[in-house]
Amino acid sequence: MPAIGSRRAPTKGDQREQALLDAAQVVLRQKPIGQVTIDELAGAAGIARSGFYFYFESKQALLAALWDRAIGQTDADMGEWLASDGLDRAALRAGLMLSLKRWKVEGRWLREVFLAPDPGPEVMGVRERLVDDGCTMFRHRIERDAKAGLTVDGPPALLATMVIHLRLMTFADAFANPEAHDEDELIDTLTDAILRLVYGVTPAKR
Amino acid sequence: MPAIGSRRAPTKGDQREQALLDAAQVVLRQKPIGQVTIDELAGAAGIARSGFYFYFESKQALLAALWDRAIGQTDADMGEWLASDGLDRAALRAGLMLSLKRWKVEGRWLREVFLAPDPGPEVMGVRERLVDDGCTMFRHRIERDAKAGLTVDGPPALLATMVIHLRLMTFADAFANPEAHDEDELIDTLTDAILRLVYGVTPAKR
DNA sequence: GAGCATTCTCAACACTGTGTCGAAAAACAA
DNA sequence: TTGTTTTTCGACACAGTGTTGAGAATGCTC
Repeated sequence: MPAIGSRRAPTKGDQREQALLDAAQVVLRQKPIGQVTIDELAGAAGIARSGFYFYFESKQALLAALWDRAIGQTDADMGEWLASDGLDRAALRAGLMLSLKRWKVEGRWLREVFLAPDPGPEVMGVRERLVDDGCTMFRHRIERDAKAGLTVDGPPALLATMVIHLRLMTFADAFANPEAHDEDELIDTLTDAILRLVYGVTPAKR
Repeated sequence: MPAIGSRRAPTKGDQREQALLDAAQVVLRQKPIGQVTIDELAGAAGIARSGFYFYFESKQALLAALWDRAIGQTDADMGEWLASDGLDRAALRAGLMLSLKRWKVEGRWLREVFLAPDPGPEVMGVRERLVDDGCTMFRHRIERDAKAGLTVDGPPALLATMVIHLRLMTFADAFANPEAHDEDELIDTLTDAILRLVYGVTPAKR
C-alpha cells in the first residue's frame, strides 16, 4: 500500500489488493456480506484464505476500503446541485438520476454499509464520515437558501437529515424492488418531494 | 404454544417461551443481534443453550416471533390518524409522538428487523408483512385524500412508501443520536414534513 | 548474478458460535 | 401408581474466523 501520491510502481501486492477489492465488489453485487466467506473473496482474487489477512484485517476492513473507494463518486453525483442555489430543479433531478443509476448497480453493498445495524468499527468510521459529510453539505446548501428566505422554517440540520434519508431509502427501495416503479416517475416524484420538503413548493407541471 | 383462544393453562414450556422472548427483548435493547449469542439468550431465560432449540429454530426465528409480538402496538400508534381524513395535523402529530416514544426504548432491535441487510427468511416474512401492511394503510389513507383532491399529484403508492421511510429513518436517527434534537421540535418538523410531502401544504404556525 | 531485505503465500492450529441427537429428568394424565 | 408427553441438557460435528511461523517469490544494490 503505497502512500498517496507515491511514485513507486505498484508491486504485485498492490495489484493483489486491488484485485481483492475488485473481486469483492463483483461478489457483493450478487449476495449479502453475511453470506460471503473470506475464503470466497480470497479465492475470487486468486489467493488462499489465510493470504487475505495479509491485505485486510477482516471482512469489515475490506468493506470499509471498498466503500472508501466509492465515496468520491457518490458525492460527485449531487455535486452540481450542491454547488447551485435556490430552486434548481434540473440540477437536483439530474443528480438524483445519477445516484439512482449507481444504486441500481451497487445497491446491495452500498445499502450494507449505510444501513447495517452492527458494522465493525472500520465501517462505522467511514459511514460516519460519509453521512456526516453528506448531511453537512446538504445542510450548508439549505442554510444558504434559508438565509435567502427560500426555505420553509425548520432547523436546516433536521431538514438535511430528512432529505438524505429520504433519498437513501428511496434508492434502497428501488434496488430491492426494481420493477415497482418507473424510473422517471420515481425520480420526478422524489425530486418534487424534496423540493416540497425543503422549500414548501410544488413546482409547475413539467 | 397453545392455539389462540385455547383454554388450557399455560404449561411450563409456554412460560419458558415467553421468558425467552422477554429476556431477548431486554438484551436486545442493549446490543446488536450480531453480538448476542444464543448461549446468552438461553442463559438470560435460565436454560442451557441447547434447550433454546426446543423453543426456536434459530436466533432469527426468535427475532421474528419477538417482532410479531410488537406489530400490533406499532400499528396502533398511527391508528387514529389512519382512520381520520384530510389534514388532521393533531392526529398525525400524536401518532408520530407515540411512535417516537416506542422507538426511544425499543429502537435498537426494531431497527434491526427493519433494516438488517440479510435477515433470515423468517424475519423477511414478518418484515414484508409489516412494511407492506404499513405502506398499504398509508396508501389507502392517501388515496382517499387524493380522490378528494387534497393531495399533491403523484403516485400514492410512492408517496406512502416515502412517508413510511421518512418516518422510519427519522426515528432510527433519533434513537442513534438521542441528544441531537429536541423531541418536540423533531416531531413538529417531521409532522410538517409529511404534510408538505403528501398535501403540499405548510400548515399555519403553531 | 550474488547477496540481502522486503514482500508475499499458505498450511496448520486454536477458538468461537451454531445446530443435532439421544438419553434422562420433570410434568402431566389416567 | 403407571404410562405418556413435555422439557432439559451434555456431547458431538461442523463451519467460519483469525493467528502463527516457515519458506517462496520478488526486488534492490553492488
